[in-house]
Amino acid sequence: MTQTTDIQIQRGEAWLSTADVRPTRQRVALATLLVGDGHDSHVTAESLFAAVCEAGEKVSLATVYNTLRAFCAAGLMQEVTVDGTRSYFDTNMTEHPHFFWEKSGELTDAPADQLEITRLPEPPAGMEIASVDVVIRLRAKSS
Amino acid sequence: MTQTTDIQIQRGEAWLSTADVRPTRQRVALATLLVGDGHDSHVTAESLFAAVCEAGEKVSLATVYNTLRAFCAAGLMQEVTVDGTRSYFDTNMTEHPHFFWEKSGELTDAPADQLEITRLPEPPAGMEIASVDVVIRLRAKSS
DNA sequence: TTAAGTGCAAATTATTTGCAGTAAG
DNA sequence: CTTACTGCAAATAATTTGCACTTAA
Repeated sequence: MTQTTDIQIQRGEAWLSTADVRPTRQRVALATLLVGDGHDSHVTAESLFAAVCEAGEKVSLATVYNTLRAFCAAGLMQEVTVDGTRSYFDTNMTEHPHFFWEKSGELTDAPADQLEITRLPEPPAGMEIASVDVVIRLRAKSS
Repeated sequence: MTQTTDIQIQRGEAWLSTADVRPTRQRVALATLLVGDGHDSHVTAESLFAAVCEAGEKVSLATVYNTLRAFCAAGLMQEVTVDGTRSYFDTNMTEHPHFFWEKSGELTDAPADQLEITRLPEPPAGMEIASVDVVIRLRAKSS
């Protein structure tokens, strides 16, 4: 069921080619998992490592870490900080809010058009705003 | 110059007494540093450890970690996630935005009344919003 | 007294790095 | 060919924990 199709691999390769990263076997494998379905994805090094193993590709965990960092440096992904214990990486490069599912530790996109910030604190003198991170923490409804 | 006054210690003890935590010598020392000046503070385990050492009090780093966790559990502080590499703790328990100074790694409060969120994404079915974290990342103005 | 708190050093967890081997351009 | 990439195992960094000792109530 987790069979990788040619189209998915093509998507992965196309994505890599938009940046200046050498398309090695392991990078194509990871890229395919990340953007092969045409959607943005949110992964941790561990989750991506598990996925690539399950897909039958042989990539070491260290390479997953190094590759995620390389993709970020190349502007293909961004790191999202939500949980101090692990790093999350997102293929969606636009500034947008996230849902963080506290129970499962999952991270997903929240619809950016449903967030409306009409006023933002003035940055202190000499400083400018690099980015505004919005994380909406979710829990199971109690009522 | 970093002389601790009686009033600061009293503030620390008063703060501890509002929660169900036993006021040991090391906890009073840490509490005094955290709320002694009457302002909210933002610390990491390391920064608080450095401060308590400088104040001449003898507290182990492990105890600083354990104490910060205890204060959070007691509802005296909250943990703020901004930088994957370390944990920040804030004595301000209200929901409010933060400035994160990327260069120095410092965390400060941003005026809550200057943030206006008029619309928030709907939580997915069965979920409710536990909290909304807003982190404004700052960098030195380039222009 | 007595359960909770503390200090140390060892254990964990997430991540990075050194280096010898492999592969892309 | 040549330089970048990869894998492995060892190194780090932040944090936690086990356990004997101390202390607040």
